[in-house]
Amino acid sequence: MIEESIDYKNYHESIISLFTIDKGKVKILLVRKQTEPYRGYWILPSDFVPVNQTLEGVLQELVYDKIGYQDFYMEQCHTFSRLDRDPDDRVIATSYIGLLDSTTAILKREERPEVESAWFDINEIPKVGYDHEEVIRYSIDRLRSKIVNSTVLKSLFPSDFTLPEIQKVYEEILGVHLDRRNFRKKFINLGLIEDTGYKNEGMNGRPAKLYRFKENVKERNLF
Amino acid sequence: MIEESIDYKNYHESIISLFTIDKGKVKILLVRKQTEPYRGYWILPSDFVPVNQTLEGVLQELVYDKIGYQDFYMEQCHTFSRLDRDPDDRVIATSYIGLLDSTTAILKREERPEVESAWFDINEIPKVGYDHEEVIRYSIDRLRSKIVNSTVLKSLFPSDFTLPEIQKVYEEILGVHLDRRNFRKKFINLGLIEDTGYKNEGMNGRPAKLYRFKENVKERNLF
DNA sequence: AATATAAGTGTGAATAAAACACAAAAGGGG
DNA sequence: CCCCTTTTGTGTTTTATTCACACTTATATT
Repeated sequence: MIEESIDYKNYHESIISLFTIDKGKVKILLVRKQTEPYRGYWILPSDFVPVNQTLEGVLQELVYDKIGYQDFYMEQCHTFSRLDRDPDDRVIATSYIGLLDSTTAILKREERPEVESAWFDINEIPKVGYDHEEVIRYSIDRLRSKIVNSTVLKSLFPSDFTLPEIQKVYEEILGVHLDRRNFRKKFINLGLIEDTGYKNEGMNGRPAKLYRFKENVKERNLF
Repeated sequence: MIEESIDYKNYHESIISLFTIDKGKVKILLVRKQTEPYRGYWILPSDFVPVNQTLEGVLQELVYDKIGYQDFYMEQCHTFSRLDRDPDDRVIATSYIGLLDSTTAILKREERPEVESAWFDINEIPKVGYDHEEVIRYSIDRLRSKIVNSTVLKSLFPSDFTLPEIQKVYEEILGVHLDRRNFRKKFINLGLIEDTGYKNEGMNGRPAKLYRFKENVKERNLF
């Protein structure tokens, strides 16, 4: 079935766009490449897929190394197969998006200090190596289309949040301005969240009520 | 960067779920496997990806061989990496959906008569080999979520169609019953189609008006 | 000419979305 | 301590969209 004269074996890599929310801003994790090619460039975390591991397995390990956490929401995004996407070898790549809430998304102190990692605001992404600009674009598009899903929301927000915070994230990801009253009305009526009874004190202006997600929120589309 | 002791090279295959509409029914193309494993089983058309070709390139060639047509709407669906999805080798697979209108979706007379191909109603799919049942499920889900997109509609319907035809396809894919009056009103108001002036004669009952898609329909979501 | 079959057509009720402005709770400064 | 600034919280009206619903018309058949 497979002709021996043609090479049918490809390297395959898993790539992840890890997102989190920090102070109302959407952030993505990048790492700095230490070796040629693209030495010194920021790129998305990625790793080659050995024959004895799944695409998801590779990423769970990878994220566990960085964050110490492997039980997070992850969803496949797109597979890239352009012939010249890697200058050295033919590497097919499958990208995923992953979501962490801000209390989880804390980078481990690196055992290997030469591996630099950092969270970047999705509106201030530096020049990146390989075709990762395209990969990031696909990831943000996916995030945008998924933000109307309850699972995604729950993964992205820590237990206590305010409605203005969540509204800002919506506005940032969707690139629109929303009316505060209409947003609150709609969001509260979805029945996903409950008042904790606490307030977000210490800030300027009237303190916002703190909400949490209810226990048994089923995955569904919201809007 | 790549440890030599571990095998990082995988076979990679492209799989396609080709859909078309025939007499108001949604059909998918399957081929009969001639060799072990799964000899005699129906499977989706698929081929291995050599290092010098893209995922899409492989499928364009594959479909050209079967249909004689390579300029069709195609969209990536999902990449499958379960370790045991192929009993012989580690094969990662990327699936696509492809759409053909009924005037294009005509199987070539096979040069190799031993390669059997056939269109199956998506509600009457036989037992299939490998993990292709799962692949088909993903494909139909994708088709369902895409049917509300103008590009998809235009690819799936030939130049002259009736509103009852298109409504039946909606009902079949979405699995719902729609009110004829509301459907017509909504669909005509979208501004995608125009009356050809002709009628679908020769059938029982009042003949339906024939419509066509307007020339410059931009891709957008409809519903 | 009568009958059967499938297509074509409009209106009112219910629901959802959008527009809109002022009051309340805190912190900071004089 | 009072006033000012900042940010959150809250209801109503208007508009647009969706849903429910029944009779007429064009053709093929007998």
